[in-house]
Amino acid sequence: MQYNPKEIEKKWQNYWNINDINEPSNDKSKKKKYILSMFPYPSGRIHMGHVRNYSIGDAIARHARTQGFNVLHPIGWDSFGMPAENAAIKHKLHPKKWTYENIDYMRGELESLGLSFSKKREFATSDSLYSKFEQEFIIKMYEEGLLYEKSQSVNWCETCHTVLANEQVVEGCCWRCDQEVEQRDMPGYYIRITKYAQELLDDLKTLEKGWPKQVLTMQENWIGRSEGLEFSFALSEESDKKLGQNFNTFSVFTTRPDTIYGVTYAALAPEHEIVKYLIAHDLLDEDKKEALKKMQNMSERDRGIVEKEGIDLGITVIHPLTGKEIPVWSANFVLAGYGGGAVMSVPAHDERDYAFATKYDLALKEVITHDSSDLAEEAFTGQGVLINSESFDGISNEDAKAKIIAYFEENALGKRVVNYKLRDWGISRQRYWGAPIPFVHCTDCGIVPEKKENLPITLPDDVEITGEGNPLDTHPTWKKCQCPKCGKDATRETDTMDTFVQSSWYFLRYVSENRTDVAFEKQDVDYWMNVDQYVGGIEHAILHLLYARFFTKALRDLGYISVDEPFANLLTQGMVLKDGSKMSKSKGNTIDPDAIIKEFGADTARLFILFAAPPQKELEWNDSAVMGSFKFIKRFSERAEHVNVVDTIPILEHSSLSKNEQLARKKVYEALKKSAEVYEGNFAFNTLVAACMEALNALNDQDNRDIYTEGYYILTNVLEPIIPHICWELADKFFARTNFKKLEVLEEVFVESSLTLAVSINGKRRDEIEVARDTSKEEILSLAREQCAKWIEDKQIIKEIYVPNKLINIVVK
RNA sequence: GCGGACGUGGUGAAAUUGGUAUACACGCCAGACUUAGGAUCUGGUGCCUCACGGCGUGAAGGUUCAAGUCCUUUCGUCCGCACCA
Repeated sequence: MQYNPKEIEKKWQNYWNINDINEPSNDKSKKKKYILSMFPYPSGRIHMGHVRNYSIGDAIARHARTQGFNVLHPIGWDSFGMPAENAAIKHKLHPKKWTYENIDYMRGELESLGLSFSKKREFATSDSLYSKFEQEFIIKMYEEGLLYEKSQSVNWCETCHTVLANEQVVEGCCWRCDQEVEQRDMPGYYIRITKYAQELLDDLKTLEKGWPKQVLTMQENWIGRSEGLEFSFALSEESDKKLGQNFNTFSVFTTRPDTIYGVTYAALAPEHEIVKYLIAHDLLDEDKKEALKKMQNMSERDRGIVEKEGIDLGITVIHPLTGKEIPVWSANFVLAGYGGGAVMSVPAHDERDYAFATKYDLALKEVITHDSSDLAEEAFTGQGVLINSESFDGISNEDAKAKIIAYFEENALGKRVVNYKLRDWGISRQRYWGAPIPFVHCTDCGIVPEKKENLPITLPDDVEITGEGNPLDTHPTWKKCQCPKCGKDATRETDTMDTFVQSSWYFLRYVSENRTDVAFEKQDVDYWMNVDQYVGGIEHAILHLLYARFFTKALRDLGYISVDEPFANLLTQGMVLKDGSKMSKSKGNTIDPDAIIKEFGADTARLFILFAAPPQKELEWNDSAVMGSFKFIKRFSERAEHVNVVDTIPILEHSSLSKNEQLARKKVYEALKKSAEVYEGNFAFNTLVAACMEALNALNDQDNRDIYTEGYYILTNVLEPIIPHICWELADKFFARTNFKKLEVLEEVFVESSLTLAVSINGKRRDEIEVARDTSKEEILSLAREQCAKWIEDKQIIKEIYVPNKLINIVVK
């Protein structure tokens, strides 16, 4: 059969569409599979990363369908976000128009790949209906204390008048206008993800089987749990007076309570309230104030690069155990947002404190024995026994940790605490193209959530995007409203939500079809969740996947669903490379999927992408290998001329077949067997395709039409998830598609009448022997000795090993 | 610095998990055929050697009858986090 991809691909795509082939059934008694590839941002055109992502997901979904599962395999659009605003500035296009036109175009592109999405559930996160439910969740979170407003230091660009996310700050400057980014206290809404830190950490264990280890480790590190002692330093009497008795104490956190006797100073973050008080009340010299302000203005990232720096604050605290007076400094390496923004400093046993103390000539006090290192050179951070630590002397430092914490607790001086690096999730963005945050500011009532019947709060269309300021804030009327509580004139919140909020629950929206009254139906969630297989790029390892896990748990606790974890199994695909580096417009090394589809067809693109490398690995684009994939499909199509039209698999008497005929059947059934392994295991489609190629090669080395027919009956089934168009065409033409079902592996074809065994001498392969299947071990060994006499003569046989069906190893001396 | 992953032909990669290393492709070489095509078909292709044979999975050791696979050390590449006290 002449291979004409253009014709057959169009034909079958139409067929699938018209007949709703890919829509899931409502019959909830059926076993389900929820297969999801991460939804795309509608940037304009699909790229090879999309092709890979959706080819993998589609193969898994199609396979599940032929195995008889009720399959949900939806698609949608992550359609809020900054690129739409950038396009608006650049091309004078309204973000909405730009976004929805892109969606229409990209929908067509995905269709041309023959992806089996259930399209009836498609939506874009910028749809007002989607915002409505999201705003409901946000209000509910606020009511339950999971969302709050606070002022915090953020990255601010003065030229663009907006907050920037950390990843939008490039070398300390705004990624768009190059303005130097400053730190500024800004009010914003925060979601209390830290409340779930422990559960997010604990539940990683339940994902060990289904998620890549790498991702689990990254999340674990990101959550960053550490245990230690929290206690307070009391200010000395004199310092307390200096600070107007406004503080009395400040709290510090340490994971090294065993070194507490080695504390020689304390250090505060430049943003610490005490530092702010000292500046505000003119209790420091001008130059010190200037230096502190400079430290405050530096971004966290830059502080990591510059040298350690500090200011003596001229106040002292009392050591809680020794009662000695110790100085307090402010240091640029102390983080404001962690452990109370203050630390106890033990320069003898902490590298950072050591560097700081040597720079400013502060005292060192050794409290752990050590013989290897020299304190004149560096801090000693290893294990040892306590010294200079009063009653704790002589205890190993590991034991001392618990004992000292216990002492603090017994004497009400401090307590054991658990700290996390994870911080609350700031969701405010001073952007137009995002979901409005549904709160109202009332001069009397403060922050008030919008009434449910007024949702969704939608964006005004009549705005001009200039890149300066927030169009919602400058709009003449939009923010004017009445307070939902007291009815007085009030203003709307003009910040919009981080787009990660939308992607944190989109997989839940798919489970119910087009509901306008609720975001999703609980019983649909119960049936479809969890996602059985999630497919996406590793770049989302932390942010999206952590937020989505959190959101699922939060919605559970808010009573919407009863799911603990959203994604049971995760497959992280590798990048698509060209000439060894990531495809990008600036490098000029992109390959346009549309061009490939036009030239060779979608099946070729899909086959190449799944064959060239295992899905988890990086994939190097190779034009001639693409050609090779095309040739395989062409050959597969043309050699179908040897196939008979049947509506059931031919029955064959295996033992009466020739050797080549038997081999062909064996290869075909090996491919079928491999298929089951691949979809249940590591998704090594490359090896599955190789098995199919071997099967086709073996079929071609014989000319029995029945065996060809059987072979194609199976191969069009096995290859359907990968190259669906040609498989539907062939299966339709020859088998009335009766083969698109779970096929049984015929074990008899693997049983061979004779065995080929390798013969090794001292582990080195020397020869091979062919024996009948029922030959005894003794016979086999004697045959092996005979055949390899050359290697054995003059030597003594020490041992003979026979591994059934594999090899013989004769050990000689 | 900490954490993770990975090193196999000219290239992309396989190897039933300790049992014949390099399957399947790409590329290359030779030949056949021809409606000269991005054809198609046949054969060959790890390295050294005329050969017998030897050597080969980043390197060096080790365990084992047997190691790409397990252990130790080491080198290199990539990724993530990065002053979290």
